[in-house]
Amino acid sequence: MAMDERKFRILQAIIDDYILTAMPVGSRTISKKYDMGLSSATIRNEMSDLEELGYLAQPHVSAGRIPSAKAYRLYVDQLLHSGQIDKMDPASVQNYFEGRLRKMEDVVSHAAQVLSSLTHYTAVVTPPTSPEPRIRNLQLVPVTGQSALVVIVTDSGIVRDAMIQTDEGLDDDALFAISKMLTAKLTGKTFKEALDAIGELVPAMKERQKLLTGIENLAKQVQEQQAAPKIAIGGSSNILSYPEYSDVEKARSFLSLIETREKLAQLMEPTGQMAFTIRIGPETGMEEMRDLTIVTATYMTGNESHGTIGVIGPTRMQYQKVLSILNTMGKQLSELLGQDEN
Amino acid sequence: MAMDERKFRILQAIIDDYILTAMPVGSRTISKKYDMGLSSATIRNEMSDLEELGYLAQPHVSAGRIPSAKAYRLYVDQLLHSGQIDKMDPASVQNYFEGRLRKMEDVVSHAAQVLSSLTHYTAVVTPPTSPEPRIRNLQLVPVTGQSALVVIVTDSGIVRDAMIQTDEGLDDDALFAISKMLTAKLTGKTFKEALDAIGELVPAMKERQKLLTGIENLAKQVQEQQAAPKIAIGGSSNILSYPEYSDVEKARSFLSLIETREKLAQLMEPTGQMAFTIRIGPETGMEEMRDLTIVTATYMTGNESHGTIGVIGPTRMQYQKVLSILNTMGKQLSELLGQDEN
DNA sequence: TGTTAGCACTCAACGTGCACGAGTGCTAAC
DNA sequence: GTTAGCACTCGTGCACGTTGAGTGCTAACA
Repeated sequence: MAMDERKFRILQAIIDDYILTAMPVGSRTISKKYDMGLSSATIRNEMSDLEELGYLAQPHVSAGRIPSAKAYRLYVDQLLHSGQIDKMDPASVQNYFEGRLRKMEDVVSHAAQVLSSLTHYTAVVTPPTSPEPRIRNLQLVPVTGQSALVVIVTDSGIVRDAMIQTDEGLDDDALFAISKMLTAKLTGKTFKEALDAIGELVPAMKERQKLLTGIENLAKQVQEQQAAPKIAIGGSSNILSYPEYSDVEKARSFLSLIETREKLAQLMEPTGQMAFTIRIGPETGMEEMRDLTIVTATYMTGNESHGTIGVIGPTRMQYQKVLSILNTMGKQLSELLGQDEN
Repeated sequence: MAMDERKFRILQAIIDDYILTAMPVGSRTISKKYDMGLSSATIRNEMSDLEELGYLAQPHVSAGRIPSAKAYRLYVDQLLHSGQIDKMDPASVQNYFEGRLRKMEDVVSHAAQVLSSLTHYTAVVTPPTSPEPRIRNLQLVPVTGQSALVVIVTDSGIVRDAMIQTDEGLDDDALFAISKMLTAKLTGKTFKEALDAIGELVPAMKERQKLLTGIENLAKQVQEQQAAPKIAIGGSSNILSYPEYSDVEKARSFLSLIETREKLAQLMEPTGQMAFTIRIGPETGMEEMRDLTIVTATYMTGNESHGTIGVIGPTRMQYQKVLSILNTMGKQLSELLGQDEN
């Protein structure tokens, strides 16, 4: 016995209904609500087959059926290949980005907010990480006689700053001169390369000791943070609206998963070259995610760097809606960040 | 009939027990667990009196009593006046701040994390807000031919930056000259005053039009953000551990309160000159907070600016522990931010 | 006059038994 | 291959009795 056209249509109807109601769906429901031109008895036979094939499960003997992870997998694969994704009105997303946002962090956290309020699920957004950011400019801003602010602008437009102690007897003009010199030396270099370059400078500039170590520290710090990008989360409490999570223990385990960013970062990793990565329940490989699905999409910025936007919800997620929102939003973000690199 | 010493001791025992167990406490429990040298019958009489006075309530006729908001108020007032707060070992808090943190945002969000993990309640921390930040320095950092980064350092050490479009034909030296000039004009001014000052400059510098409006926008933006400081939250899901919030509907209403920062900001406002502000249930004036207490403490930084740290938990909060943690942590923060203004 | 023991009373919580209904699986007829 | 019919299963909701924690009151005691 194999999967045929009719079985698939019935399975689809079951999944659609279950996504809506979160209740086990019976043969009668399908034959009535989704007019297939078949009686409940026939549906029953087919459902029995589908169960044997591993697409459906029964919570208990006289209840309706619920789709398995395998069923959702089939369902989304079909969705992805049928090209039904682009139906969303892009304008409704575009509006959210009207006021031009300045800082990368703001864009990312705002995107997470928007995404969660559009989907009613929990949204996660990672900032774009160019594999190796390069320094475009370095400037020292005098603050007091003994301290200055060092500002580094990278080619991806991200700004890093830190307060450092300066050496005595450096006025504004001296700092400016040093800024110019350092910019000339460091432009186009990665932070790793910059560290070496600064190292070479040290002997020649003994009296600038303090200042150089300050800059060195900042560069090191940036390198470390590079590895752990800041993930923005929106609507973490949305999950509580769904009956699956009316059990407080489950809700807690979800929320603490969300709060530990490492696992989340792992889930956001795109697999392969696909536009979307969909991990359904067990496919995530995490026990806490057994009843959850995470859908992610990547977006691109100008200089080959890319970030990820994603949605976490129950396995009975509104896949079609989520996919089209992610699709549109990914494009918007790519545009926003591609055209203007702030 | 009035409150006497013995009634108060019994009330205290009831509150202590209820804080621990979250179950209505009966007369027998008190007479056995807390040896008062009184039989349960006597306790019963006293409890009856306490109920009449409004300190206790009965969920239903044959259940134990639970403390009212009025009782908690009496309890914490006594706690505050008895000076039992300082018993905590400061070292356990100090360790958390070992590695010097650079940015105000990081300090604040880190403090929220620490506070929530120490108390097991939800923690909220507002950054210090000097009533009127003043500009200490302004610098333009060239990025490309047409864009630059403007960086403003304020007297509280907070850095604001934004990418702006520049006018054509400005090289590094020209930008530096403008930076110097603007710094001279704006140092010591508030952002509001700075806006006026820039306005005056406009006619004299027609060919710097773009650049000036860019700076103007940043100043405006800062002014707006000034009103809505970024509150950091830690352990928002901690509340779910408490039996009061095993009802998902309640949990949801709490989490969405937490997510809308305006109301939260309102709750963080200190009242009067007290070291602590304690708002118990109805005292908050918010329906969502009926069963919750928020305890806040202020901390000071060098230049007269102050921020708030606080804890939100069920009304049956472990007040003594929370107060001493807040006390120690407030001091640590004041020290950390007082000595070094980053 | 304050304290305590005893007793009747109340009421939430829990378990049991029962009827109901949704849903299935199987069989026989079309 | 499809469908109608029927017996069977099992979760849900409801009524009902039991249990136990806790109170309020009264009478006795110090």
